[in-house]
Amino acid sequence: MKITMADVAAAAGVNKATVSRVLRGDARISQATSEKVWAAVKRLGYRPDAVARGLSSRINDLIGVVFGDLASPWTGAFLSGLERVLGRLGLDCIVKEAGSEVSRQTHAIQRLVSRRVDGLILLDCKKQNGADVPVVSVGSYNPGSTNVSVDLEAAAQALKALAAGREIIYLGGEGALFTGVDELLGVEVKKTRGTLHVMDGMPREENKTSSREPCDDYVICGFRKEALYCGFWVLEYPAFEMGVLAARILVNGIRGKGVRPQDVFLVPSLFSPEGDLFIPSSCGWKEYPSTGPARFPRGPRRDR
Amino acid sequence: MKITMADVAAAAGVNKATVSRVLRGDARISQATSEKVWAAVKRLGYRPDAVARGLSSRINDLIGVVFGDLASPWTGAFLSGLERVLGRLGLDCIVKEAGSEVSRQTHAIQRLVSRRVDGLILLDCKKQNGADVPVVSVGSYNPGSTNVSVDLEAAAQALKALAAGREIIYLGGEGALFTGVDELLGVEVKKTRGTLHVMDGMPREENKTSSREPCDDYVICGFRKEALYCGFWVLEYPAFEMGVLAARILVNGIRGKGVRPQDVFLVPSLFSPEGDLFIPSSCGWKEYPSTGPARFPRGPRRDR
DNA sequence: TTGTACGCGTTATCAT
DNA sequence: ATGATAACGCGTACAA
Repeated sequence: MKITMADVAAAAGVNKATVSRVLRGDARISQATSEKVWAAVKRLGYRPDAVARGLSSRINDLIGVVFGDLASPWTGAFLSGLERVLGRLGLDCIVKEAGSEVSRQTHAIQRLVSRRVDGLILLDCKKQNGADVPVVSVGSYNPGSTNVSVDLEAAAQALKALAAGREIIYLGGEGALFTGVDELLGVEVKKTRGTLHVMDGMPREENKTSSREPCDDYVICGFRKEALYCGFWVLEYPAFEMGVLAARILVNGIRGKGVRPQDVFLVPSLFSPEGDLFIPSSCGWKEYPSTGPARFPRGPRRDR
Repeated sequence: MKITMADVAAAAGVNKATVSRVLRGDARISQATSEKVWAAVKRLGYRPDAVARGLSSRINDLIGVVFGDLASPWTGAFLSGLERVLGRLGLDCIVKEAGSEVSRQTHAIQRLVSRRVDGLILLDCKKQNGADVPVVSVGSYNPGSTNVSVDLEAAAQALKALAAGREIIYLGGEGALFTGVDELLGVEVKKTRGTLHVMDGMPREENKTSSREPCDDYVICGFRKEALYCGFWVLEYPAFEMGVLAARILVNGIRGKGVRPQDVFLVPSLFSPEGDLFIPSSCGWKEYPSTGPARFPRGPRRDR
């Protein structure tokens, strides 16, 4: 049998409404009754029912997160950032995967709305007009809602600085993280001293056998953690930070009704094979020493 | 203004209860009224309220998923598998991160229970006694609940077969996926032809400079997708499958009250640098050819 | 086959 | 400062 507020009220000898007020921290309540109520709550082991509270108050402390594709390696980091913020604020999030079809996305969103979520975070999803809750979009841009995205221009800048005049070849595959950065890259090619390969997503078949020139350097787009074995440079996807920011912005939109925060762009970091952060000292190109030997094996050694 | 069942009932000229029955697909309802109701539903754009439904029916079609650490690279794959199953069955899931402290885990679980989740999936979390909902544990073993885990013995078998007599060195670091496999590994060492390095989790500082012998081979524990650049062998963590299984088992526990499914062990796959699945033809060791050249660059070439 | 009426557990709006 | 009571939106015995 479940303990309800009515039980607590009876045990404390007060009214249901009073119990509710005490629990919600209403200011105008006497010290005496407050203690009585809390004692009863503890004694009976009462747990408030979030569903009933939601039905009555229209506040569910719940947001919906709709992923186009859940299975990407940065999902966890994103959700971790999200939860870091939501946890502090006493919000929960319900996670859905909707694929790339708009019809499924619509379905997922409507489902969440029927759960009375207070807000929505959309990752690589088309925004729907119907939902009258605050929306923050991540990844694909949705005009009309606040957007959190990666600063591709900054990424391109960093890569160009690293290339320091070398030709840059961008190899984008399935699940690429920095889609669109290639268009910002190819402009100013000097083609000296070889090339810099930027590898983003699953390598395509035709790239697997791509011949390389001497003095090559490689950049992987992804996470430092996972790429450490390779001995490559890493252009890190700021997933955790995106989660934090998306949550913060959404909560602002929920609490402060009406305000529509600005779009936000996050700058990804570029790490050397040694794990050092690469900070271009100027905006333009500069000479940067070619990668030294990595401290960790890059692959099976077959020589000798 | 929100459209409720009462509005639909009025528009269709029937009773609220009738609308409810039509929506729930009650068999004993006349064709005529059913069509009337559906017409009204469509015309008014009525959306059922999941919160009210939950309060009334005690069924929320909602489960809670508690992660010890969300930020691991396989979180996304796991959730994807989970959602694949839950989506079909019309269930939603709410995701929480609880860290490693039991107090926080308890807090997260109680919060979910107060939301009236129909079941709980715990990843690397201690199970609580209080929750009287079905529980499936993943990762760390919880006696008293159904557990989904990786078959470490199968993993060890595969690695030993691959080693084919070579010494196996297990380098486990932060975020290791196959914790405990090393104890199943070190037994039968022949130490011929060099060593096989198994790298699991973030490389520790002391391992980064570990000297290697010729004829080495490397196995990374993680995901094929992310490890493709390295040219290493990959012992793939079956995260997606774990999600699918955890969901299936939990739903069984929810639907068929009382049944407690067996614990389940999932066999991880071992892939060659070329992306081929490695299937040891016998249980014991056998000679296996050393890795051929990978089709994708393993790291910056600094020679020549 | 359909309507009536109450319950679910809480918050909000009146009173007092 | 507190009590009584009506919402909140839906499911469901029970009645018809």
